[in-house]
Amino acid sequence: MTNMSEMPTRYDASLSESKWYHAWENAGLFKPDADKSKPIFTITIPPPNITGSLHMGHALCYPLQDLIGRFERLKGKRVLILPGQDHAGIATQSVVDKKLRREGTSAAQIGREAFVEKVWEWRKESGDTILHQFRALGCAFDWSRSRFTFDDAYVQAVLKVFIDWFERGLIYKGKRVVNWDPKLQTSVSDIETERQLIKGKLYHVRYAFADGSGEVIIATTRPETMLADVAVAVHPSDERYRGKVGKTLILPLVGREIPLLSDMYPDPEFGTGAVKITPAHDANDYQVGLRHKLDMPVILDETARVKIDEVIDHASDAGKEFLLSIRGASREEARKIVVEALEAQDLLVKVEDHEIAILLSDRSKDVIEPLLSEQWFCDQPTLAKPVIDAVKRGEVTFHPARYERIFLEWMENIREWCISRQLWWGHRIPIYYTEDGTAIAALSWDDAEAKAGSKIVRQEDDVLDTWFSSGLWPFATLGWPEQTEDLEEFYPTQTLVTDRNIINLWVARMMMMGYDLVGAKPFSDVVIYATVQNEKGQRMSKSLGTGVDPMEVIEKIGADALRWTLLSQTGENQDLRYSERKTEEARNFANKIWNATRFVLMNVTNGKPEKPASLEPVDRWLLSRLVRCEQEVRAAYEGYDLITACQSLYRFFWNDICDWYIEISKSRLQSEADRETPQWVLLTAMEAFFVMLHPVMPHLTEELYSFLPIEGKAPFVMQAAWPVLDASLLDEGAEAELNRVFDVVRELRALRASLDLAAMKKLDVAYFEGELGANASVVASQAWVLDLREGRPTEGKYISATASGIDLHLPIGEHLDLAKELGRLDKEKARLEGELAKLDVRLSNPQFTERAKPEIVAKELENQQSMREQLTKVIERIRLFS
RNA sequence: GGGCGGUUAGCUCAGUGGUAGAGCACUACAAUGACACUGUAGGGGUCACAGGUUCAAAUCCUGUACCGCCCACCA
Repeated sequence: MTNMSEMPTRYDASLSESKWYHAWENAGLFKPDADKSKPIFTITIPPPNITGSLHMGHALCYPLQDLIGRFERLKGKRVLILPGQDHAGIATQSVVDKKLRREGTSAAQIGREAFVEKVWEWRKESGDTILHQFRALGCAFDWSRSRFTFDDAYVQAVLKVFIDWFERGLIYKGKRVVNWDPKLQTSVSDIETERQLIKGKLYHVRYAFADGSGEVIIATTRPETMLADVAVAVHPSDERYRGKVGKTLILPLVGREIPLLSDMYPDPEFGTGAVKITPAHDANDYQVGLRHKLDMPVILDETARVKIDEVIDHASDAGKEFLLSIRGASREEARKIVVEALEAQDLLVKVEDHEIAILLSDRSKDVIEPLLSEQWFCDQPTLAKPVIDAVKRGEVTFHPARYERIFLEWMENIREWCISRQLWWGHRIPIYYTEDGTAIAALSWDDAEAKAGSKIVRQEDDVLDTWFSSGLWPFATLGWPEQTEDLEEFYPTQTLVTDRNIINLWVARMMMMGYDLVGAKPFSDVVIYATVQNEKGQRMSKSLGTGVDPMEVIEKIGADALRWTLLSQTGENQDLRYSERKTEEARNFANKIWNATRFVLMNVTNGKPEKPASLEPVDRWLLSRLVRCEQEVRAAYEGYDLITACQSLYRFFWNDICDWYIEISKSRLQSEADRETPQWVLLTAMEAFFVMLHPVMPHLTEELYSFLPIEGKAPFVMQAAWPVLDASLLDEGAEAELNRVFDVVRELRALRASLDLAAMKKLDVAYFEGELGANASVVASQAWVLDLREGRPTEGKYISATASGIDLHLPIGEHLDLAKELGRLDKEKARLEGELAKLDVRLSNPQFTERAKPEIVAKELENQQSMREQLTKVIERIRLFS
């Protein structure tokens, strides 16, 4: 039992949040309930990168999962939310490399083994920060099951998948033009790049025929790659080149002899219709090269500088000289040199401005270089088929639903996946080579020798794309490939919550891997949450200076208020805006709840009374509102529509409980004879409210629930049962009755205000005409009238108004502002006349009376009737004052 | 080029066919036994635009404009 003097008038989140987090953890509430008869609910959280630091997106994503988990727990499920982290190959490697460079060394200098050790060291130092920040957000995750994609068991799972898929032919090695990141010096997949349109140039270059019979002009945006040209192609239908196909051209600057080919690839409409073919540096050209079995020399090395060893043999003497002079030049320098050389030889016909699309690497932001290289690939089209079928069968549902079609379209057009990365930090590809170059997939060097039956000479140097290992997350974290108890119990999981940017990168991979490897869906629901932007609609980002650190917000207003700020804006929207203003609404709401509870506790000193035998209309009204609130909130949580859930909670608490019920109860609570009923009603409503709000504001509700003087309540609100309310509490009669009363109260208050009477200043007498029954006292107390009499004043002047059929009269003293009163009445008259005119038109239209639903027509007739009466009254009142 | 989302009060946003809503901001008033992070009253909107469907459209359909996002191999 709490002494009221202990409750300050402001809620201080910092005093309760970590206290309750520890209390939950000590009580073992983050682990699945011991009662195995309960249904299971599982989420495996998207593992943040070990380089990650908390940002507003996290402050939405993880509390959202926590909310879902808490809701399911309240509904009686055994909830597991499994946390963990991703080793994040490229991201981590670049962070640690940068750190080494600041210290005066580098990854390249210290070598692979020492570098990997450095990364581990770094992880131990700073790797868990973000997980600790999740605690500050109130996330009830099962830390005892926390996983890392580089745990020993996880590594074994990754190896098993690779070996399995290699042996089934789903993984293979191939030579392709891949997206090469020259800065990080690794390949990246198509979806790890972003396209950017920039202003570039289109260069028209003369290629002469070897026999001196003229020339072909080609158009290119990348003249430097011409050094590795092996052909020029034209479309077979292109009349301009009729009879010339098959002839030999001399490649300018290099002097190599290259053929003029016919291929379907060139677009006759574009440029001159002739395309230079550089198979090693353009994915389209590569396809042309394959079709025509062309040589594929490489002209740029891993750092995107000119290398000439693959082209120099075919060059003329002058060409060799030129190549030697350009060797080692960067892409940009090479372009300048080539263009100048072409100009000097009068081979540059013209240069046009041209918008070109370049690819940027997501990680380094360096321009991607299409580069021919040997890489490992995964056959995604084969793996995608079962996923497509399953989604079409409805096994996995997307929220919002619109993402399903986007997902399916992508899956139906999926291409092979380049899974090898030329990095050191990652799962090293478990391929071992024998002396004759045979590739063996094996768990270890020894295992490979045993499998091969001969000596192994080397292991593949490349590591796997990070998404290859994170794709196993929903089951590798539960122990797969071992048939563990956890895997048995908690797989498939239920809800996956993620950002729309990684639907293809991650969600698709988990689906393909889950169906293929475990034979079952990884989750049944995919929830895509909104991107958090700042108040100007810009993406929140540290580098842009538009970021806000959630930890600072938590310190200032508490995790619950931050959660409310973000979660109350979460529905099917694709973006939401964070601003400090919105956190104030959340903080104020928390404070309002705190103080209303303080008030209730002040007025309940002997515990919760027995359920009263009879209830007043206002009690029945509040309980009815409670039932509606519960129905709305439950349905909204179930549909991930938190905007509606929060709105419903907010209105119920602030408007229904605080503005009306508590205000009306104040006098009843003063009376010994009457106090038990409002006490019982308030405690019933508050207890249910705390449970319903708990998923959004877990700490505040826990703190206040702990104060409730209710025998037999749960040890923690976190463990309470979702309210089960008697449907018979729904009372439309009471709702209609009280709505009428509130209308009358508001009208009487407005009438007072028109006399410049201060709110709450007691007024001696006022009059009403109409049926108020027992509610007259409610009207009197809420409109601050000492004596509300039935009838109308018999002497003196008074002003009047009407609400819900009740006429209200307020005697006036000497100082009536006549103009003001007439203004009020004129305005009311105009409003009524306007509405009536519209109604008259509608009701005199036979089409309306015949075709509209009868209840609508009846309602409008009623409106017309009452408005006419009101208008008559207003006109009379105006006459009185004129 | 294709697809998706958005456009409602000064700001941020709810609102799926029947008299336009919330929070903040604004105006006036109020130290009243929960709360000034409060209360009461009030001002403020041709619901982006143009057509169409309907007795009736912010809401359904078509088109346009602008903002944002995703996908796409035209040199």
